[in-house]
This record gives sequence, structure tokens and C-alpha cells, in this order.
Amino acid sequence: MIDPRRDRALYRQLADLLRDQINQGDLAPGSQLPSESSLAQTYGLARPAVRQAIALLRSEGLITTSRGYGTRVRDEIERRPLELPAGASAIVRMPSEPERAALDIDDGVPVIEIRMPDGRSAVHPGDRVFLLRP
Amino acid sequence: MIDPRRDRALYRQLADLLRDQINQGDLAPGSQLPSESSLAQTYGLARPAVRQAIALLRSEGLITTSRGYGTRVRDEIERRPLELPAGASAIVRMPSEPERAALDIDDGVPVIEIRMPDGRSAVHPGDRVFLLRP
DNA sequence: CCGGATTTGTACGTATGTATT
DNA sequence: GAATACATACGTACAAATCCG
Repeated sequence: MIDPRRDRALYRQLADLLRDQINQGDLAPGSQLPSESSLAQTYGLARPAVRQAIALLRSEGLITTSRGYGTRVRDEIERRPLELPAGASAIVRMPSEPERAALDIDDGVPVIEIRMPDGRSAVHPGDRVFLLRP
Repeated sequence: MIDPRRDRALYRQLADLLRDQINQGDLAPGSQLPSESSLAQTYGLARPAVRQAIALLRSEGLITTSRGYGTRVRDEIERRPLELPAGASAIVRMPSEPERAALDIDDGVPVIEIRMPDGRSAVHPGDRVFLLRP
């Protein structure tokens, strides 16, 4: 379980546990995680430590939290193909928080910025597309 | 400045201020941010609130922090072109924390996963490449 | 529609550990 | 060794959103 003597922060140990459960399907996409207080009690941590673990997984794009509701495993969104036009280039980056809010992008989701030869650019949410070269 | 009466969390207001200073070049790439305690005193916040602001900007890939040293604005790394091979596809995502540590990728930096038609895949750090279709 | 219970968000304070300068 | 700075972890309190009977 979680061992204070190990040379790894408690909140990281909890994040590791939860991440494993998600990757192994014990926590299925769409399913609800226990509440923060419940996790705190289960693992003998204070709530701030639990929140750090949750925040870490959120920044990895694995989970989403809604105030007053709870935390659930993000379901995999179906991705639509996005062709990289000839001569265009693409960079990936994280959106700023205002940009994220404006485009309604979840925490932990990068964006793809396509730059056309003529200088114009477009931003796409990274969880809804995959780049394709036909 | 920072106004508790505004309908925006104090740490978000501080993050907005610092983000603007970075984007406008008042805080140049490579330059050092004031220490957390200094920021706390300057803006009349407690250190946890300052740390939340810092964490937010870090998750956006704007800054990096080193324990015992401080926080500085990330320099723009020169990106090398990465050709998307014919028939291949690419998805972008955040690395898990262990993956991030293993590949020595900064906080707030996504990865590009290239999937070949034969099923093999390769992962590239999102801040060192740009995708190109010749 | 309303009230209460639950859950996450924000913000404070404090203490100690550890890496860097 | 000393000073500085970030990391971890505890505790507390209240606010705000959601859900449910």
C-alpha cells in the first residue's frame, strides 16, 4: 500500500495506485472515484495529500473532477482524423488556462496548432483528433 | 492587482498576472521569478496560494521549478522537424508522471505518439519537435 | 421548489525535510 | 556550515456546486 518509509512522496504513491487501477481497468472509464475524504480515510492521508494525487492524475488527462459531484475516469473520446496539409507543420503544447476555458478543453489535454504555409494557424483539441498523412 | 472581491480565485489572478508578464516579455525566457515567499509578501497571499499559481503555470509548460534554486521562465527549445511518414498517424497526450520522469520531460509538456502502419509506435517529447509533411 | 447532505474548491496557518547556492 | 528556496504533509475553515428526497 502506501508506505511513509519509501522514498516517494505519499501523494505520488497514491497517484501510482490509482493510475494502476485505471490502466488495469479496475477503475473503468466513466466510473466514479471515491470521494477525497473517503480516499483520505482509506489510505490514512490528509485531504491535501489526496488532492495532490488527484491533481497529478488530472494533469495527465486521466480523470476529470466536477465540483459538488466528484471525480471520474475520463472516457476515451472518439478521435476524428485530421489531415496535415502538404507544406503545413504542427506543434503541440498545453493551452493556457484562459484558452482552455474558452475552448472547453479538459485538464491535462494538449492542443495541436497547425501552421499553414501562408502563415495562418488553427488550434485543435488534442483529445478529439489524430493526425493523419494519407 | 489582486482583488479578493473579484469572482476569480486569488491564485488564478496571480497566475494571470505572471502569465501576462511572461507573454509580454517582462519576464524573459530563462529569467528567474521571485521566490514563493517573496511573491506571497508582494501580493498579500499565503504561500499555498502562490504555489497553486506556480503549479498552474507549470502545467501550462510556461515555467520550471528546481528545488532549492527557484522558478524560471522556460526557454523556447529549438524544435527539430519530425516527418509524419506516409500512412502513419499521430496522437498527442500527456505523459504519465513515471513516463515523464523516465524520458526526462518537463512538466506541462505533451508527447507525440507516432503509430506506424505495421503497428509499431514511437514517443517524442512535444517541446523538441514539430510535425512536418514535406 | 426547497432544504439538507455530499463533494470539490479556495485559502489560511504551521512544521519539517531536502536540494541548491 | 549557513542561508535560501522549493517539496511534502498536517490541520482547519468556509464557500460553492451538485444531487436527492
